[in-house]
Amino acid sequence: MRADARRNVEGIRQAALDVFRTGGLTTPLDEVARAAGVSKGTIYHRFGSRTGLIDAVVEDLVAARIDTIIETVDALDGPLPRFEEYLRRTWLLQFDEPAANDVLMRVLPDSEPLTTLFERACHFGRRLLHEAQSAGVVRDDITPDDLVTLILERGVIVRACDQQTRDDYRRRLDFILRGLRTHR
Amino acid sequence: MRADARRNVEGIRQAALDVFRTGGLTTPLDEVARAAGVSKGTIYHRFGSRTGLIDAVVEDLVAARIDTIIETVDALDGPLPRFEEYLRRTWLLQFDEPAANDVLMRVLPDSEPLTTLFERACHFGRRLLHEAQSAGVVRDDITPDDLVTLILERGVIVRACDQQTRDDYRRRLDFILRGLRTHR
DNA sequence: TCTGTCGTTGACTGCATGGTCAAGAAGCTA
DNA sequence: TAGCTTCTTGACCATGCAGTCAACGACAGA
Repeated sequence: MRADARRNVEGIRQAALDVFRTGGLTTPLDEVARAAGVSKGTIYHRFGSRTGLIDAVVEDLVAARIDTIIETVDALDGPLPRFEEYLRRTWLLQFDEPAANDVLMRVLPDSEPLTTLFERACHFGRRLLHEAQSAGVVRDDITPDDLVTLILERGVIVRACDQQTRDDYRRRLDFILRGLRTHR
Repeated sequence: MRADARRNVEGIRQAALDVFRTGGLTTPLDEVARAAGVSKGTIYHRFGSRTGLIDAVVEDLVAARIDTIIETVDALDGPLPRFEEYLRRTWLLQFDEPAANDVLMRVLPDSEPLTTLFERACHFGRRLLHEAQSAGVVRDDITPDDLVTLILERGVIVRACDQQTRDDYRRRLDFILRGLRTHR
């Protein structure tokens, strides 16, 4: 690969990280191209497709955020705090990071890196749900699918309702969490 | 107004009722035109704009559904059942009727008929919330704005997640309702 | 420096939508 | 039925996006 081409590939990756970070994975590629100082054609030439570019950056873009949640929550004690903090942090991540939200919403169901990241988050969540239900602190009629739905729904909301403040958003999360607990 | 024009206006109204009923208020006007057997231009000529057409049919399309909820719920006893049944029925209406959902989501904030319908539903909801909070059966930290948000959010979800079954959707509504109650 | 291969460009197609308007069609009245 | 007025048409413009490709440009080895 020629020197200028290598330079461009790296530039595009960086630009994609920047642009996707703030705008999510569905940002038009023209914006990435502009940010990288190349033409859209170059991106397609180098990465094959929109999905190709996303596959090339999504790990760097999102993995750390998900891993941080898993590690932080896994350090907590008590099945209820663990379960609730997992959900709370995931939901806040969705609010804060459009790209992470896109991963959790399975915006590209056919992308393997996206699926891997999504599964990592979900798998951990399922474990916590099971833990919490076994301990009797979370309703028994909540299924693993319900958990995925709760996250997916939050993603849809975050995308569509961008006017609500983070504080209000956060406050309302507690209403949902309350509804998942068992009460006597 | 010429006879054929009058015929067309009525045909367009009927077609709009049909098409909007199943597809919501954001259905492309070409579809309404096709259903009415006229061209798109005729609709614009007769109703001025997309909004003009919607204003002309939305009352017939949605008012009855909202009124039914209000009447049915108002016949119930007990602040908690009243409040919860209001929300449950509103949420189910959003699932069942895309057009009603568009009204409740304020898809056209500048349309006066839409605003009127929306306000009718919300006003009643606020009353029930107040009732329920005064009776101590619903959390005090829920604001009227939260109520609107709960409905708006459900609307966003219904629009985006069209694959979930009605039964699952309904079952999950109860999780939310549980979270709004006071427990002990 | 020359030259051929690799790389980049940006105009182009395609698609879906909202909305407009000149020209032709149709109803109505005398 | 003639002719005027009203109506309708559908091609057209504009926007925003994905993705393509022929032609031009630049690197690097000889």
